Amino acid sequence: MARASTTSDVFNAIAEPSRRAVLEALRGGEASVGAIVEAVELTQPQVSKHLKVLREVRLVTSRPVGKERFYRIDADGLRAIHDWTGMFAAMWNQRLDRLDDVLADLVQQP
Amino acid sequence: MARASTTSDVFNAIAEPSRRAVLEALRGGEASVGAIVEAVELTQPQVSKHLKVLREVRLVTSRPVGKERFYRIDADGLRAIHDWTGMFAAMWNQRLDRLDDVLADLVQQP
DNA sequence: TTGACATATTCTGATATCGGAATATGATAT
DNA sequence: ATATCATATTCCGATATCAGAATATGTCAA
Repeated sequence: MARASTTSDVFNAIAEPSRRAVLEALRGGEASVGAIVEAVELTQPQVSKHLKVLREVRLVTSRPVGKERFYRIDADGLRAIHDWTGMFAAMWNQRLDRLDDVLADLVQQP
Repeated sequence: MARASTTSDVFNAIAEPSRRAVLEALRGGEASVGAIVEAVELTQPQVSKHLKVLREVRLVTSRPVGKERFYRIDADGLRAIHDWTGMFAAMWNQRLDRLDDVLADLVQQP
C-alpha cells in the first residue's frame, strides 16, 4: 500500500507547498480562482486541481458568483493541525502560547 | 515534477500517519527503536525507515546506548508548523468569538 | 572469533501524485 | 443559438513513496 490518499487527510493536503501558497493567498478573505492564479504563480488548471483537494478535505469552501467562483478558507481543519502540533508544545522551551500573544497584540490596537 | 521530496520538508514528514504515530510514541521522552516498534504497530524496518525520514528533517535526534539507539523529539520543526497554522488563527470561529468577547470587554471598560 | 541481539539498508512491486496540455462544463451577453 | 469568459476535468508520462522481504551493519558477551 502507498500513502494515505491526499484527498482524505488534511495533513497531506497541506504537505504540498502550492496548496499552502493557495491558502496563504486566501488569508485576506474570499478570492476568485482567477485572483488566486495571479497571486500564486501557477496555471489555472493547477490552481483548480489544488482547490479541489482543499475542498475535499474541507479546508476551503466555494460560492458561485456569476461565472466566477469565490473561495474562502474554512480554517477548522488547520486548527486540528495546530492542535496536534500543540501537543508537543511542552517540548519546545520558550513562548508556549503564541496564540495568546497574537490576541494580546490585537487587543493592544484600539 | 512530482511532490517535493519528503526528506526535505517537515510538512511532508508529518503527512504520513505512521510517522505521526512514531512522534506521539516519543511524547513521553526518549525511547529505543524496539520500544517504538512495540508502541506503534509497525515492523522494525518500517519504524527504522520512518525514523530516518524524521531524522533527516530534524524532527528527532538519536543517541546510541550499547546496541540500542534511543530517539527523542526535536520539537522545533513542529513549532514551525504550529506557527504556520497559527497564521490562520484569526479565522477560527471559536477564537473569533473569543476575540469578540475581548473587544466587548474593552468597550465596557472606559 | 563466534553468536546473538538491535537497528539500518536495499531491493521490489504497487500505487499516488505531480505538472502540462488538451478539453469539457457552465454562465452570461449579444 | 453562438461566442466568450471563468473554471473544472481528463489524459499522459515521470517520479515519489509506501509496505514487505531479505540482507547488511554494528555492538556486546562468551
